[in-house]
Order: sequence, then C-alpha cells, then structure tokens
Amino acid sequence: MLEERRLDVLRAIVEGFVLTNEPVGSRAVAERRQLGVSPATVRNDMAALEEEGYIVQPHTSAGRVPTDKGYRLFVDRLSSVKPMSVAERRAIETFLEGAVDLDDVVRRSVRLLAQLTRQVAVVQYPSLSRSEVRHVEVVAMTSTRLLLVLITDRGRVEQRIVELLEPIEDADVADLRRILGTALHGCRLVDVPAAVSDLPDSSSPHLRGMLSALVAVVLESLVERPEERVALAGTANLTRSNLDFPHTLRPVLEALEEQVVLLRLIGTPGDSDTVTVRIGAENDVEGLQTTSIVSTDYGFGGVGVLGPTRMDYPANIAAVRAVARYVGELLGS
Amino acid sequence: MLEERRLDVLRAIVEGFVLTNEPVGSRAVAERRQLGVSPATVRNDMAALEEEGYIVQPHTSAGRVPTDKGYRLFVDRLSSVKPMSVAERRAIETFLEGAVDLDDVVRRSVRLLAQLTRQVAVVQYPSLSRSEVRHVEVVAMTSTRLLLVLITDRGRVEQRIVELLEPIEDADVADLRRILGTALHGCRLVDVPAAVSDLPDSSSPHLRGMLSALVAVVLESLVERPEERVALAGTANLTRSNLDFPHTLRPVLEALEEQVVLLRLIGTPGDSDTVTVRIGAENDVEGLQTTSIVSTDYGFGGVGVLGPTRMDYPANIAAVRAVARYVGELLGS
DNA sequence: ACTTGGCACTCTGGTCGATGGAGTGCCAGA
DNA sequence: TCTGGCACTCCATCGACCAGAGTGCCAAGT
Repeated sequence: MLEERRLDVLRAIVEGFVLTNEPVGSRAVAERRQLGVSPATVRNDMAALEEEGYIVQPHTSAGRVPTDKGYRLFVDRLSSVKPMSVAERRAIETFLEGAVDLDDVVRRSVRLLAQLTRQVAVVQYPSLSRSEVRHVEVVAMTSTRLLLVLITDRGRVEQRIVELLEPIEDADVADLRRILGTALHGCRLVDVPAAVSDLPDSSSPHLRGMLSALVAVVLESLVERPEERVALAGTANLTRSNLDFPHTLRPVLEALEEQVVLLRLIGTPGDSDTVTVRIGAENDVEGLQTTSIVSTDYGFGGVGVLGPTRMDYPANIAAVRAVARYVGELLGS
Repeated sequence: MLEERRLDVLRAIVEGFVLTNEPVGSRAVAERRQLGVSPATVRNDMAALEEEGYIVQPHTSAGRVPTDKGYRLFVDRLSSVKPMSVAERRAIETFLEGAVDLDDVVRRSVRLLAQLTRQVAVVQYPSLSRSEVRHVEVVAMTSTRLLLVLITDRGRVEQRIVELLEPIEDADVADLRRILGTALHGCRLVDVPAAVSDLPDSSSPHLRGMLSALVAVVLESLVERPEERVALAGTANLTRSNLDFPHTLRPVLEALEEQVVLLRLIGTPGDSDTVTVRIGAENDVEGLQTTSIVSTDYGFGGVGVLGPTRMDYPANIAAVRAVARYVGELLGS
C-alpha cells in the first residue's frame, strides 16, 4: 500500500525527468500521476526514497533526480516494455529489406536503430564461429605475398595477407589452394585448427615452409584474433541535449572509437530474448560512467544502444529487441 | 615593402589565433614577430586588411580573427609546409608496418592520421576500378539465395547476395561458378561489364535465368554502385576546444555519418602530390561550413583530415601528405 | 609619405548584491 | 497516516558597476 505508492512516486520522477530533463518536484509528481495525494505526502515519500538512495537533489531546494540505483529499480520493476507501433515495425521491415549483402544488413541496422531510438547504436558484425568453411582461396599478390580468403556459408568473408620468406611459383600457389581447400571444405570454423594443424607435415617437402606459414595465419586469424568488428551510428545524438554531457562528451566519443570496448559492452549477453541494461556506473568502462547501454544478442552477435542514463528505457528496450529479432531472422535464414 | 609587411601581419594573426584561440590584437602582433614597428602601425595595416576582408573583429574593440579568405591567402602564399620530424616519420612507418591485411592498413592509417593531426581523419578504402579479377566464387547459402564473391589482385574482396526466383541445384551452382570464373579471370574491373553482358545468351537454356540474375548483380555492384567506403577516426578531437564548435558540433557529426558526403570531400582531388585544402564556406556541404578539410590522394583513394577552420594548416598538410605517401607505397607494392 | 605616441571611446567579462521563485523540511492538526 | 501551513534555503536572473583590452583617429615627428 504505502510501499506501492512510493514506487509510484519514483516512477513519476523517472518519467518526468526523462521527459523534461529537469529535476522534478513534489507538486509535479502529485499532479502528473493521479495519486490523489497532496504534494506534502509526496515529499515524505521522496525523503524516504532519497534516504534509500534512489533519488537525489542536485541542490537543496531543487527537485529530485533519479540516481543510477533509481533507474535500476525503475527498469527492473517499474516499467513495462513499450510495444512498438505497427508503423514502426513496418519501417524496420522495409528498411532492412533492401540490404544487398551481409555487411549491408549490419550497416542498415545500426542506422535504423539510431534513428529509432535517437541514441548511439552499435551492431556487431556477425561472428563466424558457428559457421562452416565454404571455400578457401589463395591468391598471389606478389611473389612473396599471398592473400588468403575464407568464405563461410553464412556469407562471411575473411581475408588475410601472408608474407613468405622466399618467392613462390604460380603452380605452387595452385597446390596450396588445393590442399587447403580439400582440408577445410565443409569444416566448421571451430574445428578448423584441428583440421589444419598437421597439414604441413603430411605434404611434399618443398611446400612445407609455405604451408606452415599459411596454417599459422589461419590459426591466428580464426582463433587468437576473432576479428570481431562493430558498426556504429548516431553519434550526433549525443549532442542532442547539451545538458546531458556538459563536459563529459569527450571521453564518451573516445570510448566509442575503441572497437574492443564496444564489443565488451554489447558482446557479453549471449542470450537472445534477454535484453541487458547497464546503467551509469554499473558500467566499468572508463568514460562511459554517465551513460547507459541497452543491448541484446541477435544470434550471431550483439546489438545495442548507448545514451545518457536519462534515457527512455522502455522505448529503447523495445527498439533494441525488435531490431535484434528482425536482423536475427534475416541472417539466420 | 609595405605590402610585404601587411602580409606579415596577416601571418602573425593567423598563427597567433591558431595558437591561442583568442582574437589577436595589435600589440601581440607587434611583439610576436620582430617587425620593428609599433602597435599603432600594425593597427593601420589591420584596418586595411579588414577593409579587404581578410580579417574581422568579433566585436568592436576586440582583437582580430582571420576570415576564410584570410586563411585562404595564408595557405596559398604565406605558409610553408612544416617538414615532419624524423621521429614522426619513424612512427608512421612502424605503425603501418604491422598491418595484417588491406583493410587493416586503412584502419591503421586513419587512427594514425587522427593522432598525428589531432583532427578527424578520413581514409577511403582502396577503390578497385584499376585492379583485375583474380577469382570468382559462387556459394549457395540457401536454395534460392546465392553469395557472389569477387577477389581482385589487390586483395580486395567484394561480396553480394543474389536472390533467385526459383531453387537451384548444387550442380548448377558449380556450373555457374565455372562459367563466370572463365569469363572473368584476369579481367580488369572496368572491362567486366563487356565480358559478362552476353554470357546468359550463350549458355544452356536452363541456366539462363539464374545467370542473368548474377550478371545483373555483377554489373550493379561494379558499375552503378562503386561501393566506396571510408574509415573515420578521431571524432573526439572535435570536442578538444569547445570554443570552436559552440553549437555547431551537431551538424558536423551528422555530416560525418554520411559516407557519401565524406567521399565527396576527400574523393575529388585525383592527383597524388597535390594536397587540396578547402576552407570553411568553400565547402558546400551542409553543416561543414565552419570546418576545413585537407585532403589528397594516395593512388587508390582519398585521405584527409577535417577540423575547425582554425587549424594548423602547415602541420596538417604535411601529415596528410606523409601518410598518403606511405599508404600509397604500402598498397602499391 | 610613413610612422608613432597619445587619447578618448567602446565593448566584453567578471563581480557584487538584490530579488523572485521553486522546492524543501518540519510541525501541528485532522 | 495524511495534509495544510510556514519558515528556510538555494538557484537563477537581472542590473549596476568596474577593470581591462583593444580600437580609431589625430597631431606631431622623421
């Protein structure tokens, strides 16, 4: 009963602050929600909420602002995901429909998500660990430099340059291509290391050196360096309200340039259908402690949006989930 | 004689303003350069320079600030390119040395350039029009969806998804691969359209439909849509001095997200060794009229930096040129 | 014909103080 | 347990004011 109303007050504060970007006072709360109580009553609740650390006042005699802890409670217990409008769903569909290839799907998704949420959007390029090798290509660029290309059944293409110690003949290139091709064709990427590790030993002596160089690169490119990349869009949204990032914009932009950081942010969830929300300081990344991240997994990588902690969580959660679902379908088929 | 000194005054104003980000007054000019004249004399010159539109004063009784026209004159006639230090050259070399593939070269270059200039850096992914087809691959992803991959001798890989109207057999996929392969192998990209245009007609009837779909995609991907992409780095540098972009940061970030816009900015020069400088309003792109762009061509695409018109042109020109040269060498070999 | 010192003028940016308003905390009463 | 009332605090705004920087112009010097 009384507990219930307190939460209502918190909800009103969060919603109000997200809307107006100004500390919200007791009167506003009392009027906004039809609680049927007076501002004075609300004030008592507010004092309690502040005591427990859910809200703070920027200065004495200002309204209240949610803390990270307050947002957390709001997200966990007080909000219901805003269903997307039919128009929005259609927009997503038609926007993603036109993609010409796999990378294009990703690029369109980020832009879409950024537009939808008016935040910064991040989408991971599909991770390739679950897919199979469809084709291996070895191309001589110069006599001592080979290009190794792996094509997977998901349409992903990986490429690496291999430097050789001594010049190579065209015929040998063809041999290498054949050997690697038969060894890897149809092989799942996770199984590749086992498939190639003893290739050099079982081949003709004069290819051995080059083959082991290639094998080393294959191993490195698939295992040690997963080469996970992300696409980014909507950074301009960070400047929407100068009040959110008075002088903290700098570190945020810096963090966004670190692919590795972004991967850690949206990469972890693992489970589709579960949307992860990281609020403010929950986020241990340097420079992103005034931001929140809403992310999930679309089956082959992460998707998410990043914005000020003062964001519309229900809407963003819905958008991220919807986009993830469509992208997952599109890539899974 | 007197003309000469006036230019000296302009030079001092530009250099001073770039350095301090504050309007520079007559005293500062007189002291900075050893002109051996008094502030009063400088004031006369300044009045003339203002009359001619090279400088303005933000408010009556403030110092002077260069106009776009002033910067233009400075760049054209008053500055000499700052040679890069040995340490910097070494840094460039070692930084680019470690690249593992072609895309990596590009990604490293942008970051390097952004760091070197402390501006926003843009590097175009190598354009493929001059290279030859090394290999064509056709992979069936589902029974009605094919992935077409073109590998060029420069190590560039292009991929496209092709939707078919009816299901296709594995054997037919192999046929398609063979047909396209023989037709395109060794073909220069510019000549590809001619090589493929009449393939469908000269092949067995039941492949015709699919083949023409593939051909259409090949043509589209190579001709109509050059798929020129760019890499971007250093956006955080835009926030370095909040004074440069008080409330204009927004449109700049927005413009930077438009690949097409960026391409137009750094793509045009065409000539290596010629560094193009676009200053402020010379730049017709919406939102970038308070920025300057220094760009050149590295042989297979554009390189450039973007920053406030108040930038260190000599240093940036040197950096862009140096990076372009190294990247050009690296990719040309 | 230039250059220079002097001088009056203008504009900005910062500081100070007063004021109004919003919002709170607390208390006493319903 | 809720409510109205009241005193209090703090912020934001405004006007006034002042110091400083820089200019434009003029008259004198070279």
